[in-house]
Amino acid sequence: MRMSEGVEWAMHTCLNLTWLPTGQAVPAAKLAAFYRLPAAYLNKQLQALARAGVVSSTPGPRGGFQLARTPEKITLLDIVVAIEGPEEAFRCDELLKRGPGADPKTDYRQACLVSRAMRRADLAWRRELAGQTLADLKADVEQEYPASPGNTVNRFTALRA
Amino acid sequence: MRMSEGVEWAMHTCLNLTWLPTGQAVPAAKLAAFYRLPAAYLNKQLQALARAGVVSSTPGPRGGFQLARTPEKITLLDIVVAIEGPEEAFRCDELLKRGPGADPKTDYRQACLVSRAMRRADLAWRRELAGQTLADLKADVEQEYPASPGNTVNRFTALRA
DNA sequence: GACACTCTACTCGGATAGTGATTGTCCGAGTCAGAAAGG
DNA sequence: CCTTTCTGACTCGGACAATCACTATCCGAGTAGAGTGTC
Repeated sequence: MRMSEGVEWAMHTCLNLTWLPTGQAVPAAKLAAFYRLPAAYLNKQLQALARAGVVSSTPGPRGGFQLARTPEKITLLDIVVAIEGPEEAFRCDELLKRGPGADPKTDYRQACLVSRAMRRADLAWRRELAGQTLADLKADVEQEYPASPGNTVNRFTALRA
Repeated sequence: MRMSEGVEWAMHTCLNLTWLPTGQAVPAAKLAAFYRLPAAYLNKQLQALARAGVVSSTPGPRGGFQLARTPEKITLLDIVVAIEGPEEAFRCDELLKRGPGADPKTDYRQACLVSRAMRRADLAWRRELAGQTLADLKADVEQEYPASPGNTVNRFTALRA
């Protein structure tokens, strides 16, 4: 049950975007160069974020990606779901359908208590992720590492040269 | 981030074991036949459960698997960890090590606030799973589906023929 | 009749292929910016 | 000098391989029990 590494990339990239001036698109190549990541593959993750409505993309010169909403309205769950997809971690193949006394009409995803217990855990996980916005994360970083935002912006302007 | 289907198999198999007489080993072939699963592959999952100390295995005739402890002392987290491994879902590759101003001596798994936020969610998930024991699940099933335990035992004795 | 030995059948256990998702890369469609030409 | 057109480079977007984990299977090591021969 390993999460895609794209989630980590997307998290840090979205966080970086919160510090860059709004209304200005940043191309995937520069976002990738920041962490020396393969640009084409990061682009793929950014596409997923764009499809999910987390970032907006503009093609052409001076184009790139930017946050589609204010950081207050982007939760960590939004980012994870954009990359990993909406389906829950536990996969219920309705094993009970193959057991004795199975009713083909029953939806065992709802009836099976194992499935329900796993879903409870899944919801707890999602609740925790949905409770933190990108703005919260940004504020935490600014408090704990005050130099970080400045360094980030400087590095990006340097890449702009 | 799809969980292995072995988790579902392990959950239902362990639950079935709670209803069968204690002190009596059940071979993997019978546990598999209950849900018409591939016996060799379920055996693999049971091996993982045995390595984790959730079930105990005895070879030879009249051998098989049985719960290693009472259901009260087996949490759902124990089963999930046995199959999926102990590492957390979010994979922190310490991206910040590749960013500007990175300190090679810093453990970014602890310092990175993204990593910490994801770990919080992971812990919430684990807490929920650790809060439910196999005995709880068994009791819930017996209350909601009183016929289920009897059906299970009957089916197993039928397979014994 | 009891005991010891052998032999067989049964079980787990790890080593071994097959398959699908994830990872990584590439090139084409579309678009904006800037230069150049004309008024 | 301003406007319009054209060109060109830049960007995303989806289509195309490579790699890895998961899925599935098989056969060998070990064991308990039944059967047989002996005392």
